[in-house]
Amino acid sequence: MEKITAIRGFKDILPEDARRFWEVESIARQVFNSFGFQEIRTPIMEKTELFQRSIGETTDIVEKEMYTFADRDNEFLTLRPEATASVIRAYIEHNMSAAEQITKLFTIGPMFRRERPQKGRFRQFNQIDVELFGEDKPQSDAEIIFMLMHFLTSAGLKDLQLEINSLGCASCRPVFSQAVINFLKGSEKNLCPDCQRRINTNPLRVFDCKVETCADTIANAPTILDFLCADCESHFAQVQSFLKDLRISFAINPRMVRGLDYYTKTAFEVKSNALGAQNAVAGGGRYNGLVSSLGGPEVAGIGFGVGFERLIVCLPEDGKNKFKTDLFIATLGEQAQKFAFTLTNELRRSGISAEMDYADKSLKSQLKRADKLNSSFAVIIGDKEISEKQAILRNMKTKDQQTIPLDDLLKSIIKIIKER
RNA sequence: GUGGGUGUAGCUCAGCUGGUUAGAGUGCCGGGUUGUGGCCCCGGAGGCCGAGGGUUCAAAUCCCUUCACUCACCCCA
Repeated sequence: MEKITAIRGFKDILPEDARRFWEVESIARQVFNSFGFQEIRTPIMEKTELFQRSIGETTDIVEKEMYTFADRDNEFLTLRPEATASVIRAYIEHNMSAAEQITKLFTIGPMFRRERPQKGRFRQFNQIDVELFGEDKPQSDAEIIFMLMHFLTSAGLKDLQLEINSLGCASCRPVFSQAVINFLKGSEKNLCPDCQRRINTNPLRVFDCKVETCADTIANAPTILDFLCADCESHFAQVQSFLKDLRISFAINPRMVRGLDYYTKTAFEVKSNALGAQNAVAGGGRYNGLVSSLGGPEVAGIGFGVGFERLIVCLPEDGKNKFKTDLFIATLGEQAQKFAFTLTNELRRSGISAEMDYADKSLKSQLKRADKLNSSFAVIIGDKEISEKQAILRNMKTKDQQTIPLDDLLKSIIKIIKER
């Protein structure tokens, strides 16, 4: 029989990691709540058009990375490659802008992109995504970056590098783009084939190219910061000033270009050395024209996404907590096992994690299993104890043992464990 | 989609230029203690050597094909 394996790029999250996911998620909820963000859950599938319109027709994500297929009525559906579009769709659909001036949302869940898998990149991956609508002040940019950094450090990440940039707006970015195109046109022959193509499709991407000749060529190119309009320039300066007030250290990376078309003004990325080539744990930016371009009102927006799997990789090893059991009930003999079966389940009903064995194993092997389950206590009941109407409670760490009458065994155990 | 690396026990890996019953560590099960875990000692189970084909008296080892995993590129969290 041939083994059936998981789909390429789709990973099982095994218990040890699932536990870390759960822990990071609860930290996220707690941090975001304290900044006034509330959770929203949107479907993992949307109409294909939503992503085409938001992410941009010519981006790699839309051109070749989406899981898109025709539904039975021939409507095209897509497994979401990112969360922002869905959250905005929900924001517009439920008319949230009418209910309040400022809306703060976050969502956690799986995203799908059909890329070739590598370290830190999967076809199904989880993101923590935050969006803030209705606020264009630079304070909100600084605040959301502050929240991101606070969350990441709370989760246990160290040695993070924050990079920020401004991508300009609809009035100043085109001027800059044209300037880059003009600059590159002069030295096209020094560029790799990819970059020669990019001059026409997405010239700013050349800044990202790792080919040496391209990097050398682009090194002397003008940067966006020389072209910002008065409004964008002042906004960016204030963002920096507020970040300093919040004592957040950052580097300005004038060459940072983000892959989604919708960003305006502030863009940012958080990198970690613990990762491989895909070293960004989180990235985000402002997207002031996006909501209206999707049919909503003219509201500003800013947000970020955190790669969950990447975050987990950055976590220090000792951050993992082992699974623990409160007590293991070891039995010898039929009477004892029958008694223990009821006891075990009653303990569980009281919220105590209890385990026992049904396989008539030796006491030694039962205690061995208690040890492996990281059990704090063991109860030993043999038919002898049943006839004497008492049981042995063993502290697995100190090896102390005490006998307890069977009559109030349940109560005694609950008391001892809960008082511990 | 393109390129490099790797596929041998549950896991991590050894197996030199082909040579007979394919190994280690760890984990698992059992015993040493006829009712007491971790340490130690002893024993055991567990492999169509990724799959298919070829060369050969003989293939885990050499050749071809294919698949998977992995890292990197494009791009992104």
